[in-house]
Amino acid sequence: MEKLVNVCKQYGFIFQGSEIYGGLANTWDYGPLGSRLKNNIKDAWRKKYIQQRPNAYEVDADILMHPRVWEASGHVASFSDPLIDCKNCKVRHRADNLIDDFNPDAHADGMTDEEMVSYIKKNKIPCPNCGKSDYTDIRQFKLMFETKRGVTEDGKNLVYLRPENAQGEYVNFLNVQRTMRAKLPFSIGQIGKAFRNEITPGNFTFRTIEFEQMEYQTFCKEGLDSELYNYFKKYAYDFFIKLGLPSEKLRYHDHEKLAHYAKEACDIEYEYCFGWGELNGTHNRTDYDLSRHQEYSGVSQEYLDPETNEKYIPYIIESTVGCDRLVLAILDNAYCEETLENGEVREVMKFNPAIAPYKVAVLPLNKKYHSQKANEIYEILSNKFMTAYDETASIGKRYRRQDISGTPYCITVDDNTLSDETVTVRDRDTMEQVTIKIDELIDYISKKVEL
RNA sequence: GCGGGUGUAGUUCAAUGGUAGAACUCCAGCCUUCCAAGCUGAUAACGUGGGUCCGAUUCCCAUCACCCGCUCCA
Repeated sequence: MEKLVNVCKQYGFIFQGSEIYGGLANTWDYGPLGSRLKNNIKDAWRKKYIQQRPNAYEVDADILMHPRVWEASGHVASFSDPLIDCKNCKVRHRADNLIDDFNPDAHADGMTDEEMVSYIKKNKIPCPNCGKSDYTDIRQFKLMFETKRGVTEDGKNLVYLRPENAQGEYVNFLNVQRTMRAKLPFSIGQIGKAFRNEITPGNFTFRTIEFEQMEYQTFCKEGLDSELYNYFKKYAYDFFIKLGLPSEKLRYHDHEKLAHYAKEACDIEYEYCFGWGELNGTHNRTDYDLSRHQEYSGVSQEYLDPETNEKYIPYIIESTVGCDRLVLAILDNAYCEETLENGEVREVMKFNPAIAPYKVAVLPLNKKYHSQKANEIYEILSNKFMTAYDETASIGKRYRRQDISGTPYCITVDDNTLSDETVTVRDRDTMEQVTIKIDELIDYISKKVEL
């Protein structure tokens, strides 16, 4: 992990957030290579989920939403943990879990903070760590970021940074259905940022307080839900394989404890260098979300089925990919150290060429004689691809620089280029070289970097 | 948020109560016709803020960040 973080920092994939001020915990900035990589991954997702699926539409909803949205979603009520510390051993517990573990019939869910404290005191519930029963008061740990709307600082203007994107798709269900004249089943996808005020153990960009999700909500009639749920589990898995993640580092993981809205839930996990971690979650959310929005907004969320003339609230199958987690998995999987025939080690980022930050690099063999021609070729290629150009240091060193940047193809310009308009294309993975006519270059590279 | 550890160029490491040295990287020049060559030169650091002291990168305190373990993870 240390090595990966270092490579990311050294070569411009990911930097620590606010670094010159000493950094801010769990914030990270994508650099030139990282943001290209991330955007390429997002584009790949759009192609797979929006472009290549029937009845699929993208939205871009605001991060700030009406506070009632979060009451309807259940976040205001449940997205806050009652935390309590043991004064003796300083270990922190969740007060409700403490009570439920002590007596499963106590129903801590229904208690106020004060009731929980007095219940714990009355029953002298021991600390699971040290056995004593001497606790601090409960403090609510709020997982939603709050901010204030307007110039006055009273509670009426409280708004939240969204803790998930899904509600942006749900509140636009009717808008999309009507304007796109969509029939069930149809899907709404969205890529966007969400925020959670979590206490995080880090693991680089795996868990952060601000993160990007690639979300996909499919609205369907009840009865079709389980079939679609299984379909999207596989669909996400195939997406990861297509991007180049190996099957032996991917696994399904069914949820044992289901969230309040879920009927079925399954993650796809990737084996990072620090262990297995969730990449994707597929959930059968039933008609919970739209029913709640109907209840809280007073606006009917029913769909009129044109085939049966039935009116009903659709079921929702959600399939979410953690964008930053996927980028991290791709980086984690791409990094290799290879020992060459001469015994030297090269560090290589082996991205699927389709998502590599730079597709091709133009390298004049000799700065003096080949720069001008190389620049002409750069002009041609950069019209079509993200193209790098490097004329400093030896050709070997420049190949290495492109290796660690993950550039799949390097083009060298030499005397032959000047005499017969051909260049040498070197493949990052095989290190094989082929000679190509300049006017065939775009076709040649295009085929190689197609997803 | 708790306990333990760490903090010196971009990276990896030195030294020091009197403001720091190197290697690699990067940049410029020379050389070089295909996998981190060589030579010359240049840039570049004591996480931040206090305190003690004539003087702090060094000692003390706080803070911030990172690592390990808890906790948290709708």
